[in-house]
Amino acid sequence: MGRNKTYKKDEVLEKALELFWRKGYEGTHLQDLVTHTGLNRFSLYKEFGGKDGLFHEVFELYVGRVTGFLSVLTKEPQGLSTIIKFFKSLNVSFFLHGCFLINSLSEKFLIQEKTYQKALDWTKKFDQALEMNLKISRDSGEIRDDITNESIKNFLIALDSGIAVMAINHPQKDVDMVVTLIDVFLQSLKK
Amino acid sequence: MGRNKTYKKDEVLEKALELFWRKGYEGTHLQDLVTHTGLNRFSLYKEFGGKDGLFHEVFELYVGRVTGFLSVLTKEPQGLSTIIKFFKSLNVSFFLHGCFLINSLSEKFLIQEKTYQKALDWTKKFDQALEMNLKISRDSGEIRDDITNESIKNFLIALDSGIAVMAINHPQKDVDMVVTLIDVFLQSLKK
DNA sequence: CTTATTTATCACCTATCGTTCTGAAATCAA
DNA sequence: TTGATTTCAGAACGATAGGTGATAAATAAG
Repeated sequence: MGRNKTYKKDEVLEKALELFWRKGYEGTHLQDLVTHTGLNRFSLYKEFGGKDGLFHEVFELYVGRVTGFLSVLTKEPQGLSTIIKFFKSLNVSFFLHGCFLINSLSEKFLIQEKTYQKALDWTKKFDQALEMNLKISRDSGEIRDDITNESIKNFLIALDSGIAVMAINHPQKDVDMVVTLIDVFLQSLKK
Repeated sequence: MGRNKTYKKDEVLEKALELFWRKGYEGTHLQDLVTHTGLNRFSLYKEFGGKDGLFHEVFELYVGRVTGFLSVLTKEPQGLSTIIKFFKSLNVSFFLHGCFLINSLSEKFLIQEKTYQKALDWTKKFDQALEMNLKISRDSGEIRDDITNESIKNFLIALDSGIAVMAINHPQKDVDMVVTLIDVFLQSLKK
């Protein structure tokens, strides 16, 4: 009963993601959201509770997706070979406007605390996924003894962030080059 | 003649840099600037022509500093050994709030065009500084033939960006680990 | 001391922010 | 058709944004 909604929630979230991702939380104004999502102000507040609530759901959508990427690392962890598989799966389109998580770091005091926590959760998961695979290769005696798993992990985290930044204004070709050299690097870690 | 200024321009720029760097252009409000720099609104407009003018001078200050970092690469370029020297010179304090250049990418339509151009200029310089050193090692036959200079360059650019991001919420120790492995990586590039 | 000049203070301007409210339009049950 | 319910469209709200103005205070030359 009652009038029908003229918007589809998932379409609204998709469009809002594009805006928040590209222009940030404060940089995305309510009028932008109203104009581009087609959602009117009344419904925005009814459906999401406000700008911060919409941002939170948008953030969850994004985190869900990048968490999906991690399945490459967690589903059948086999060590270094799995790690290179993960980096090969990276596509610039995932980082059209950089990494939404990284971008939002500077606005952590503007967004809800639980939203920021989602970013930390993902970081933790990525961390553990890398550790898991490194442990496998380490235990099998594959990795040089003079290099610690922690340092390899940090190196790979830096590379992942770096690729996200690079993807903003570099073509896929450049990212592919980086991934190729990650392979070279991982090979050099072997005994 | 006339009343003395109660502020020192370099101190104002220093404080404004901290604000813009941490909270971004739009995220830094005039009131923040007035409160933290001690500069009153009148003088801010007289001295810098407005918020965007102040931002530009602040940006120039930062770019000048990070351009200084590049001297390690350009002063006595000796190839791979110089490149590792550059990365060893990186300190988390340079990236307290990430890389100001990277942070500002998402606000390129809010700041002056010439300001954004400064960021592109630095990128170009970094690019060339890396190329120069890689060429030296390449010409001396130091580097494996199956790996191009361009791919190494992209790899190092990704690492640099990644370290900048990492430095936001990681201790120097973690960055040091990454740099140590960059050494390992560069060694693996040799014939 | 007077006067010209520069800066400081702070009230004030318009525009826009996020948010709320109002009344019309649409939908469905009775 | 009526009435209850829900959404729509957009006006209106208070707060604050960036920017400007008028006036007082400080300085230095004459």
